[in-house]
Amino acid sequence: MSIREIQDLGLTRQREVVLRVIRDAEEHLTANEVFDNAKRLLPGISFATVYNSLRFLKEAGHIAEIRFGNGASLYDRKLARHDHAICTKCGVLVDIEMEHPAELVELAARYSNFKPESLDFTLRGICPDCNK
Amino acid sequence: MSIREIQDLGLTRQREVVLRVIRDAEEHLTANEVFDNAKRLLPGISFATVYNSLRFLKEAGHIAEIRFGNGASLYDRKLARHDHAICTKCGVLVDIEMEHPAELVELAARYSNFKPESLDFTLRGICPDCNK
DNA sequence: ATTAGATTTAGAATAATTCTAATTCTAAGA
DNA sequence: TCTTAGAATTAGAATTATTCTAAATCTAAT
Repeated sequence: MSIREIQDLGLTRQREVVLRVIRDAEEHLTANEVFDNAKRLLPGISFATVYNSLRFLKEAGHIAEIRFGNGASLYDRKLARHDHAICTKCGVLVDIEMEHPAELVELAARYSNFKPESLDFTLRGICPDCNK
Repeated sequence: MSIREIQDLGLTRQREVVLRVIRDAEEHLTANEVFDNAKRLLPGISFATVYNSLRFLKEAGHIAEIRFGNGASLYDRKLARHDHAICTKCGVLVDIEMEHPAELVELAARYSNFKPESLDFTLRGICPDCNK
């Protein structure tokens, strides 16, 4: 994940920085956190530009937006399609990387009559830490 | 779904009204829409009370909150656990009522190490209307 | 009737996100 | 290289969604 790799996407400097911040983050970030981190790399960047860039990168498929019950959207580098688990006790959000059972999308499409594009799920439960 | 049935839950008048509005709605409603409809049934009700009631009813398990990429939360009568499909073209949100493949929760729990409580998914795709 | 606790109310406050208008950048053509 | 049109950025205001606050009201149990 070199700078070069990001630059080759033909992004503006601001969008590069936003993408970099998200890719370098250990956790999922809010727009506000992205802004704070981006400002360190590119002090002049504005809040509106962060939002614009997040929208742009989302539409271009480089990142994903996730939303839950409370508060702000979280942004997720999008290395590959994946699902999420959220702890009902402490609220931590983690990624799940697994294949879906073969018939899942097919079933969902059949029941809804939608032409399916993607499917993602959220598991709610107790995280390993809270479960001790 | 008589008034009686709702009253027996031991709710305040305001909470009854909020629950009734959500149960009577054809579609998923935003808090704002719930407020508008509730005001017709109980003119003095305040916005804060609608939010308080939504939170209360959600915690009591009578309704569910759903959030997607843009804008406000939607509220969902909770007749039974169910999933959602959202149209990537027109944005319409519909319910999917189906059983999950048996191994889905189990797999997700195994991969995340969570103690599972519930799982719900969102199918993204093109709705029948947009697909014509 | 009294009272404690929960609920509601109105409106202010906060938080999240988008909009606006002016400015700057960029890439393509003259 | 100069010009220019369109896109992107900026600062800050505006909007939208939600929560908070403090006072008033209701409720159920003494």
